Amino acid sequence: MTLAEENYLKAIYHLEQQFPKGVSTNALAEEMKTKASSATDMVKKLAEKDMLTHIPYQGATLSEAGRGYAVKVIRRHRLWEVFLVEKLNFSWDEVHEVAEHLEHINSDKLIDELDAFLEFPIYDPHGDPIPDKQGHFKHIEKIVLAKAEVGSTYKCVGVDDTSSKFLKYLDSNAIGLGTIMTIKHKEPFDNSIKIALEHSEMVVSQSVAKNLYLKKV
Amino acid sequence: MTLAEENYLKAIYHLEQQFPKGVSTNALAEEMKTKASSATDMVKKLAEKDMLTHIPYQGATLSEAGRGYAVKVIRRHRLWEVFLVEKLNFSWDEVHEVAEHLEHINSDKLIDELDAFLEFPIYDPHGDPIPDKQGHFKHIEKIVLAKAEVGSTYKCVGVDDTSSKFLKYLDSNAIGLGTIMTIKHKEPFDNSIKIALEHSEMVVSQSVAKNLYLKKV
DNA sequence: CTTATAATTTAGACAAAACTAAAAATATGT
DNA sequence: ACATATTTTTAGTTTTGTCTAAATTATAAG
Repeated sequence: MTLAEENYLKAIYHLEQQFPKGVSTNALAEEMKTKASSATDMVKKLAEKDMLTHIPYQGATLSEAGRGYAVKVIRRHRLWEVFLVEKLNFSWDEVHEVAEHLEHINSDKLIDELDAFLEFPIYDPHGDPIPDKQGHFKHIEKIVLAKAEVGSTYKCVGVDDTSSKFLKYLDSNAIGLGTIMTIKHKEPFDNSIKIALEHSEMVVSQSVAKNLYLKKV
Repeated sequence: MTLAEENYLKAIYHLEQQFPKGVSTNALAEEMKTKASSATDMVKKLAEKDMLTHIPYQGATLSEAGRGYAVKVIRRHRLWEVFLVEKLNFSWDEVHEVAEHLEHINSDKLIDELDAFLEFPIYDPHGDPIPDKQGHFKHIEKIVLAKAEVGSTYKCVGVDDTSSKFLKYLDSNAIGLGTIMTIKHKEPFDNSIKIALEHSEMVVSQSVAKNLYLKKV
């Protein structure tokens, strides 16, 4: 698998969550920030390598091999993110770009030893699960802040939007993975939510509330 | 700088030690395990980018910029080697291949933080000096075992040949960086040398003696 | 059911980095 | 000095992954 092939597999894997019936050429091209014709070419190549099945004008679906490979790349990516944040003082909005490169280094020993060195982490710095060596994810049942119930207390376990802007907003408001919060009030007018943190209270907008994952504690 | 360009710069940098007047196309092609015509093409490209000066049929010499870039790549390579050996339990014959990939990830923050995490190492696992952020090497005065004097005691500080075969030979004889040895006898017949380690004595051949660097203690 | 529009694929080109084969320049031996 | 051998360069292809423009297929609206 070349670098480009790995990136396409990863993109298709992510898009499959959203489009389980098959990933369209356009969606893939948009995700990869390229043109539809390029996506077509690569899909054809990956189909020849039995990484996916492709019905022209319909969409692409990963094969077992393709999905396995994508998960492997995701495992590498997320382990490196943990390393960058825990050992090299990266903040959660800085890790992505570097991890995009590190994830393509293909050495089983490297990744297995890194995994052990980090003491087999189960979640990455954004709260996303890290698949184990066999490709199995530890599932976490999480809800979105927008659907949390008033009066209950939750722990922050992840984010949906991983843009630098959003992560910096959370940082500046002392919200991170593991932060404990209680839902004080939901404002029906604009769907904003008032939450209580350890030492402060704040109101978050609906767009924030839709991108923060919580787990009841 | 692309991956291929970085590898060529590094190769030219190494060859310049051996051929200070200019690196020939053939030598470069051999080092890169490619053909002379490919070397010519790349040298032309690097000359256009002002990474080196090239006089056709004469040879190539790195510019300041080119040498600086090569040193940067070497710094990255050697820091990653330290990381792999010290943190991920790689042995010194396993590190090279993976470090060849890691060295091309271009992030100043990544390398500076890695440097700090490793506590600013000055030598890599093979005893080669690691340039600092400014590209300066800490020079070590070392001699080759073949020229050590009978009766003196030395510390092993590096190797010349970094082939897996040689490193495994050293490993299996309990010789590593930092190993203390005393020269017992030099055999004029075949230039073999008898040395005393902490708990044993052994005889090494001339070809081994020419590839082990020592420092008087 | 036909037509307009949107999505997808094909065809043809390009740049990077490699190759082969051949030409040109330099070096060497007598 | 001259013929030969070696080194280096040039010319023309190949592969990977991209692009634009054009053609094809699917979808939706009337």
